[in-house]
Amino acid sequence: MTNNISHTIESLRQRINDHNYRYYVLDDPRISDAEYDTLFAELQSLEKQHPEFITTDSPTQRVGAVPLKEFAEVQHDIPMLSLENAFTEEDVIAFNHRVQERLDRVQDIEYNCEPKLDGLAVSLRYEHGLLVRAATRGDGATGEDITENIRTIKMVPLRLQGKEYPPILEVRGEVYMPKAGFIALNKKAEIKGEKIFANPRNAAAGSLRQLNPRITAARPLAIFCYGVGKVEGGVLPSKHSDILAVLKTWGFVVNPEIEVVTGIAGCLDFYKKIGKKRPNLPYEIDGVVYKVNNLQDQERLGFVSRAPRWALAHKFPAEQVQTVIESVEFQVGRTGALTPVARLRPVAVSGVTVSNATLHNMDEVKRKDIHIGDIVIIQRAGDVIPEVVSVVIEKRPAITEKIKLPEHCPVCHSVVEQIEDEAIARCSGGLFCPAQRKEAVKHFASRRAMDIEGLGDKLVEQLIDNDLISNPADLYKLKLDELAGLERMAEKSAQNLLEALEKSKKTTLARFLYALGIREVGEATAKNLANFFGELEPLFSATVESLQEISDVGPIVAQHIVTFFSEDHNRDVIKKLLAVGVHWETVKKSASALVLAGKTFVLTGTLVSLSRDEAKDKLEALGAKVAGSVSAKTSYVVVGADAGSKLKKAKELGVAVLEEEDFLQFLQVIAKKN
DNA sequence: TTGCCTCGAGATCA
DNA sequence: CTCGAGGCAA
Repeated sequence: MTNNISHTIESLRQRINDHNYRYYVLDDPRISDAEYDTLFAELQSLEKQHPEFITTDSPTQRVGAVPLKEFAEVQHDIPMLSLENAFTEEDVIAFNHRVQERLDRVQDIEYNCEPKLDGLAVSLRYEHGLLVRAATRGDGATGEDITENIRTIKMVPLRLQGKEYPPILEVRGEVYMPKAGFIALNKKAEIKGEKIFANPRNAAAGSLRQLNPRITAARPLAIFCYGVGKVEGGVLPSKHSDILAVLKTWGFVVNPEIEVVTGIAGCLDFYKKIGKKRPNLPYEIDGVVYKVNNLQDQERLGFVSRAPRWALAHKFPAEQVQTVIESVEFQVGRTGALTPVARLRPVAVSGVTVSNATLHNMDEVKRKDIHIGDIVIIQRAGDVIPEVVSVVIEKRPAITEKIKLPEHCPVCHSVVEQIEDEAIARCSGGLFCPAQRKEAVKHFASRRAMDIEGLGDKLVEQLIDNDLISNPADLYKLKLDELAGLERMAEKSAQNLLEALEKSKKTTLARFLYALGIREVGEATAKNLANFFGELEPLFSATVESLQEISDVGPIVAQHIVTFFSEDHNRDVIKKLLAVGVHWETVKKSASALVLAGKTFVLTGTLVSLSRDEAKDKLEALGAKVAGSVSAKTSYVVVGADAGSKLKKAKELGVAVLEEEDFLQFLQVIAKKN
C-alpha cells in the first residue's frame, strides 16, 4: 500500500517535471496552466498526507523552510573565468586572426555565437542527476553558496531529465530578470510604497543575495545555461554547440538565439542581427559572445591569465548621454596625488544615475579640452566606471571656466608639485596634509591591511578633523570617552571599536608592511618583502641594490622603500605601533620560509586552465623548483593532457603524480598556507 | 562607480 | 526609522 503511494507520488513528480521541461526547454507545453496547477496541488496534498515520501528534489520543495544565517564559501573546482572584451570590428577581426594563427589554420573557424545576458554568472552542481549546490562566480576561484535561492528558480531543474548525464556535472549559466518581470516587480513595489529597483541586473543580483529564499522565490528570476565546468564520469560531445544541445535534453534552458556560424563574417552577421533584435528581446543583453566551437581547438588555444583565448565578448556600443560639468573638484589621495573629479548634473546611463566621473589627471583634461560648464558625452566604460568621452564643442556655452590645476592643495594649502613628464600632480604637504593623513589611516585600517572592523571613512574623518589622531599609531591610544560622543558613536560602538583595535594588533608582517602605505608597495609586493626578510628590522637598512633582488622589485619600488624607511617620521610611527603592541609571528627568512621550498616539480602535457609558464610562476612563487626532466629527486610530476614519456618515467620511479585538477586544488590549499 | 542586501546601533517619537 | 559599515557584483 505504502509502496503504491510512493509510486503515485513519484509518478506525479515525474509528470510535473516533464511538463516543466516541455514548458521551459521545449517551449511546447502540452497542458494548460490550470491543469498543471491541479497536478501540483495533488502532489502537495499527497506529500502532506505522507511526509515520509518527501524528497528534496520534489517540485514542491523549491523554497526552503528556514532563512540562512549567511552564505557559505564555495571553492570552484574549475575556476569561473571572465571573457576578453571587444568593442570594435577590428578587435573581433584581430581575435579571429590570433585564433587562426595559434591553430595554424587558414580555413574559416567554426564559432558558436550567443547573446551576452546582463545578469549574474552562476555554477550549478549536479551529483547523480540531483542539484546539490549552486554558487556565485565570486572572484572566479571562490564564490558563495546560493543553492537555496537558485532552487526557487523554476527554470532550474532540481533533477535532470534522461539517464545519460555524467554522475558529476557542473553547469554554468547566467541568472537574469526578464524585462517584463522587472517592470511588474517594480510596479508592485511602487503600489506598496516600497523601494524600486534601478535596473533588472541589480534586481536579479539583489534577489540572489537574500538570506530568506522565500523572498527570492517571489522574484521573477530566470536562467540561461551556456557551458559546463567540472564533469566527471561521463563523456560530453566534442563541440560546444553539441554540449548545449545535450544540456537541453537534461532539462537546462539554453538561449534560443544561439547559432553556429562559419568564419568571422558569420560572427559579425550574428552581432548585427542580435543588435537589431535587441530591443525586442525579453531580456537585457550587453553584447554577444563568440566561442570556438571545437573543444579540441579550445584546449589547444588555452588561456591568458584569467580569460580563455577561444572566446570573445563583443560588446554593443555603450549607451552615451549628454550632461553638464557642473564643477570640478580635486581629490587628494594617500600619496598626495591630486585627481580632478567632475561633478555632473545627474543623468541616467545604462540603468544607473551618474553624478561623478574621474578625469584622471590634467593631461586627460587638456587632451579632451574639458571646461566647467561644458556639455559632455558620458558613458560607462566597460559597463562600470563612468567616463567623460568628449566635449560637445558646438554646444559650448559662451561662458565656461577652464579647469586649472590648483597651485595649492585644496585641503592643506601646501604647494602642489608637478614633476615634469609625469601626468600626476601632488600635494607637497605630506602627512601635514589632513587629506593625506585621512587616506593613510583609512588604508591602514582597511580589510586587506590591519583589518580594523568598524573604522570606516566617516569615523576616520571625524578622528582627524577633531585632532584625536594624526597617524595610525594614535589609533591605539584612543580612549573610550574620546570616542563616545562622536557622531554615530555611542558607548557600545566605541567599545566595539576598541575591541577591534585590540584584535588588529595581532597581524602578519606582510599585512603590516602593506598597511604602512609605502608607495608602489601593494599587497603582492608586501608579501614578497615579508617572505624575503622574514622580519621588519632589515628593511630599515636595506639598500636600493639589495632590494632589487626581490622578485617584482625594480629600481623605482626599491627607491620608494628606502625613502620611506629613511624618514624619521615613518620610523617613529613604526616604533610607536610596535610599542603599543602591534605584533606578528616571525616567519622564517627568504625562500626557505616558503611552503614548497626544497620541492621540485616537473610539468608535462597540456594544462587546460593555465599555461606552463603560469604554472611555473605560481610554483616558484611558493618556493618550488621547476625542472625539465623527471628524476628520483622530483617531488611531483604535474600531468596535463597527452602526457608522454615523463609520466611513464614518473611511474617507474614512483614519483607522485598530480592531474591538473588535483594540481589546482593543491595550489589552492598551499597558497592558503603560505 | 553605483546599487543592493544585511547587520548593528543610534535617533526619534509615542 | 534611519544611517553607517561591510560585502558583493558588474
